[in-house]
Amino acid sequence: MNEKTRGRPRQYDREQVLTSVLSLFSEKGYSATSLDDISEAMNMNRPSIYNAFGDKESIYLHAMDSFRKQMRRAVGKYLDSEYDLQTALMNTYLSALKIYFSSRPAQGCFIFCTAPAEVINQPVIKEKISDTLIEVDEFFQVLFTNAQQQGDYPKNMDASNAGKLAQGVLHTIAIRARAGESQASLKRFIEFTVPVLCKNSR
Amino acid sequence: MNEKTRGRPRQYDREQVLTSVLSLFSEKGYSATSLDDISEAMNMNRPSIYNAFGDKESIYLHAMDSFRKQMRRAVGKYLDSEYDLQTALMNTYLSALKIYFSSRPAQGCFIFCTAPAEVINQPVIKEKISDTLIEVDEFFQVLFTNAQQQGDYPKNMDASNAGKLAQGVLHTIAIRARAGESQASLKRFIEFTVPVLCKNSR
DNA sequence: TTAATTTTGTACCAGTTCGTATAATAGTAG
DNA sequence: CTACTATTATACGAACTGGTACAAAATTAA
Repeated sequence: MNEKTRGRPRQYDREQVLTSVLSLFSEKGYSATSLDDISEAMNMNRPSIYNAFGDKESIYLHAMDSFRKQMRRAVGKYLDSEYDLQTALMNTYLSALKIYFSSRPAQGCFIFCTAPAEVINQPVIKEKISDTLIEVDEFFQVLFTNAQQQGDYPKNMDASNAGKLAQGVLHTIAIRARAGESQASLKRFIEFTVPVLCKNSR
Repeated sequence: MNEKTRGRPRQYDREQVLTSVLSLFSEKGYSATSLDDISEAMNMNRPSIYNAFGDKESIYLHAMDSFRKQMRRAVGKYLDSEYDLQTALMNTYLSALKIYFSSRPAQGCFIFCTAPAEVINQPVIKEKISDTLIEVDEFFQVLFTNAQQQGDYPKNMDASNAGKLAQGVLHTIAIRARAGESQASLKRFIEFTVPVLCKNSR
């Protein structure tokens, strides 16, 4: 790193400004956020932003990627088959809750709470949210197939749809957090839910 | 009805223009919809709109009410205890799917797909979405308590959280529909899901 | 030093935004 | 017919929108 390149050195840190704009988009959503807002949050002027991340839609897509990375960092480890199904699910939801409530007021999931509104007229965002759904479905599906192989979840159950339902829990706590439901209430909800999802197991 | 009032008679039908603007907001979301769009969709000029429904936020709130009415009309009957739990859940989800896929491309749930984005900076919308969550939670909770009274769902299960999970299924199919998942795939998903929700029943 | 290169800063543009002031219209009441 | 009232129609304005042209600044290469 730190290779000397020609030209005036950039003053911004890419990861850092992406974090800033992610939190801005997460608060206001895509359409209600202006380039002036973005410029202020990033502490960069418009041409620099455009040069670094492209137009507004492209900035938003970068923010989506950034959020997905953050989620992967938080829950990726639960793919490891050393965790049993209930533990993996529970920890995944608790990690998500932590992120959904990480600012005040709670903003829920950046992607599932702000991107769907834009989907109809922004094909690229639609594609990216669809891609996210697939990745998360696969994440949960792996949890269930792992459990099946270890005799911890019945083999006659459809792991794919079980995974989809597990992601559905994520969607509802994301929306509920953003709408003002308390973290404690949502924690009780997932404590009820995890055994239901694992039903038949054990 | 049809009482003669003084003044120039209005040319619009309130229910009808609300349906138009609901479908417009459902497509574009709140922030991306302009008053010009609204004016064109309603076939009303700006001052008439303002006089009839108030400012943009107020129009959106009226659209939310209109959508809630539509949903109530579609699924209210399943509160009737003549339906057993599985049937009531299944029919409710199928009715929702029908509405979520009623335009092309599918737009999912107007409220859960477009309102969450606005929640942080629009307290009134936040309140209304929270109110909607509560109403729908109560709807599903009634389904489970009815089933408990008829010995169709174990009394030691928490009907309130069961209801929340049942609404969660609605949230995920709403998002998935809007993101492009097929109606057939979502139908298979709910066919998998309903028995899981009713688990222990029978 | 000088040239080349990259980023930053300023300023601007044409188009759109939401809302409203004002006038015209179409009906009822007396 | 005249006054009154409610709705419709036109037109405007100040603020904001996303994007960009252009010049200044800060570094490396020769």
